[in-house]
Amino acid sequence: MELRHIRYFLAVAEEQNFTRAANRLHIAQPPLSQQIKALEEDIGTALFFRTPHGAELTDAGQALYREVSGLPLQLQQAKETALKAANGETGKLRLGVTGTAALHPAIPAVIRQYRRRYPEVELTIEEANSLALAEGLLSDRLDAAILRPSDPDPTQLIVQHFLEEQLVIALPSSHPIARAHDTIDIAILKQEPFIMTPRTLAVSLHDAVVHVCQEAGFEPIVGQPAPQIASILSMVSAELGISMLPESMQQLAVKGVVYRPIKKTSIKVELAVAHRAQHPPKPAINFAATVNQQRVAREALLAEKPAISLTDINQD
Amino acid sequence: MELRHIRYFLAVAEEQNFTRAANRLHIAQPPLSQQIKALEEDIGTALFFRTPHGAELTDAGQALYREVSGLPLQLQQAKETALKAANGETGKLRLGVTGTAALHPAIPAVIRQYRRRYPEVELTIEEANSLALAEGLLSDRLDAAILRPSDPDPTQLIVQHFLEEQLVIALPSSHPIARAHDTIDIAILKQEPFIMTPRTLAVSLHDAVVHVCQEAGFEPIVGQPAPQIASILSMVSAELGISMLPESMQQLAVKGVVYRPIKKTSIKVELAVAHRAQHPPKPAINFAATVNQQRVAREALLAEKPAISLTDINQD
DNA sequence: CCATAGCTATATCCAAAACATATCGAGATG
DNA sequence: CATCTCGATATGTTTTGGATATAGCTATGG
Repeated sequence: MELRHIRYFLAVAEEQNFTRAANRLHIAQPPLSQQIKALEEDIGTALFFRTPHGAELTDAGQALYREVSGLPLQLQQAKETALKAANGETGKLRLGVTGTAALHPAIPAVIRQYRRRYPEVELTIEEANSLALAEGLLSDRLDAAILRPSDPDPTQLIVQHFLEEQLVIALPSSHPIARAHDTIDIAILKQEPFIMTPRTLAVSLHDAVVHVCQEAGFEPIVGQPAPQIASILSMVSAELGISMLPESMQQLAVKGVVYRPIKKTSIKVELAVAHRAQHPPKPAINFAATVNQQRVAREALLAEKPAISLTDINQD
Repeated sequence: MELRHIRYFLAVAEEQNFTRAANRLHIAQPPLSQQIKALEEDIGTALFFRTPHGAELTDAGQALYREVSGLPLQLQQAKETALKAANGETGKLRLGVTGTAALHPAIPAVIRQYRRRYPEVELTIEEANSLALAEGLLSDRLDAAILRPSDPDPTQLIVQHFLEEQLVIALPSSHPIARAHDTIDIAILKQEPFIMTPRTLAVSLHDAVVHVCQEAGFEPIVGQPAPQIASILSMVSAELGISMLPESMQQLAVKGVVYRPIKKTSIKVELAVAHRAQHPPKPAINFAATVNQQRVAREALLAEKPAISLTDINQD
C-alpha cells in the first residue's frame, strides 16, 4: 500500500464517482480504477459498490475512510513540524551566561527578543564562568552561551562578538582612595591586593585586568582568588582588597562596596556569543543571529549618542 | 511523498545506517540513498547527518520521526479494521423480531449465540409485526428480521426458514370448552369469535388460523381485530373471544387465559430470518447464518427426541 | 422499445521512476 | 600507509503508474 492509494481512495469516497475523482486528482479514470482495485486486493475486500451512477462505500470502505481520512493532513503537519524544527522554531535552547555578564542589560534584552521571535523554543538558562560554559558547549550540555571569549579552538567553537565594556574599580566604601577620588588613576592601586577570578576559569577578564595594570606600569598584587562575582564583592566589602570588574557589574549594589571609573585606559573586556562549530543546533544559530542584530542596533545607537548610559540601551 | 519514503526513513532512522537499513528493506543501498534524498528535498530540509560510520537524525529528522513512527502500525490497523467490517465483525445489526415470536426460546438462544460470536457488533432489537418488519428491511431501517414469512418478492428479500411451530387455542379460563377439554377439536370452535391480527399486518399467522378452521370444515368468525399479542390476550381474558396462537406464546401467562393444544391438525406456522437481497450488510448475513446453525442443531435434536418440549431446546 | 448518455472495467502502449550493479570518494582504523 | 566501511554517484534495467481507446453495463428519454 502506498499513500497514492489512500489519496485516490479518499477522492473516490468523497466524490462518490470514479470519473469526477479522477478529474480532481488530475489523472485519467482507468488508472484510478486500477489503483482502487489494487488497494482492494491489498486489503482483501471491496471498498466500493460500483453503481451505474457512480460508486459508494461498502461497510469496509466506510471503516477504512474513518481510519485514514485524516492521514493527508497528518502528513502535511508532520512535514511542517519537521521544517519548523529545521528552522529552529521548535525544540530547545540550553543557554549559558557568564556570571560577570548576567547583569548587563543587553543580556535580558537579547533573550527577550529571542523568545519573542521563537516562542515555541523551550529555553533553559544556566549561569557559570566562561571556562565552564565553553566546556558545556563542547560536551553538548549547552547549545549556546554568552561568555567572555578567550581564544578557543575555532574548529570547535564559533564565537561571535557582541559588545565591549570598560572596567571599573570596586573598592570598600571605607577605603581612602574611594573617599579621595571620583575617577581613579590605576597607578595608585599599585600596592592594593586585587581580588580576581582564577585565570583558568575566566581567561579574558583576568588578562584584561592584568593588562590595565601593565599599561599603568605595574603587575597587580594578586589577592584572594574568588570564582564567583558574588564572592568577589563580598571580599571587597570585607576589605580584603579591591577588584576590577566590567562596568555592568555596578548594577550589583553591595553594602560597603563602591565603584569608580578608571582614568584613561583603552583596555576593554569583551562579551560574545558562542556555539559549537560542528552540527550547531538551529536554535543556537538563531540565538547567535539575534545577538548579532542586537549588536548592530547597539552600535548604531552608540554611534549616534556616544555619551549614552549603558542602562538606557535596552530596546528590543 | 509516498509511504515508501516513510518506511525507508524509519528504517534508516532506526538502523542509523543506510546499508543495514537497505538490507532490512530488501533493497540495495543506492536506491535507498536516492529515496531518502528525494524525501529530504520534498520536505525541504536534511533529515540525517551522514557520518563515516552511518547516519543520525537531525533535529528535523527527530521531529519527523516522532510524527510518523506510528504510521505503519496505524495503516496496518486501518486495514484490519476494514477487514473486520467486511467480515461483519464490527458495525451494527438492527434486528427486528415479530411480536408473536419474541417469546420463543429459540430466539434469545440465537441472539445469544450471535452476540457471543460477534461481540463487537452493536446490536439493536426492535419488535413489530411481520409486515412492519419487512417494510423496515426494504427501507433500510432494519438489517435483519425474524418474522413469519408471507411470500414476499424474492428479488427484494432473502428469507430463510428457521422453525415451525404448532398452533394452540387461547381461551378465557372461565370458558366452558376450557373446562371440558384438555385438547380441543377445532370443530367445536365454529361459533366462537376469533380474535386475530389483521391479515395485512401478519399474513401467514392469519392464513394459518383460517386454514386450520377450513380443515375442520368452517370459516372462523372474525371477532375483534388486535395488532399486538398483548392486546389479543387482554381481549381473550376479557372474554371477547378466543384466539389461536403459536405454541411458544404459552410462555406468556396471563390471568384469565388458558391454552389448549389442538387435536389433529397438520397446519403449522413458520418462523424465518430475512434480510435485503441487494447489498445485505455482512452482519445481517452472519446473523442469518447463525440462525441456520441453530436450525440445524434444533432439527437434529428434534429428530433424536421427537417428544421433547420446546422449552428444553435452548442450547447455544 | 430502442437509442443515448453516463458510468466503470479492460486492453494496450508508453514513459517515468524505482531498483540493481559497478564504482567513487571520504573518513576511520589497524 | 593500507585497508575497511560508509554513503554518493553513474548508468543500465525493470517495474509500474498513467494515457488512450474501447467495451460493457444500466438507467433514462424520445
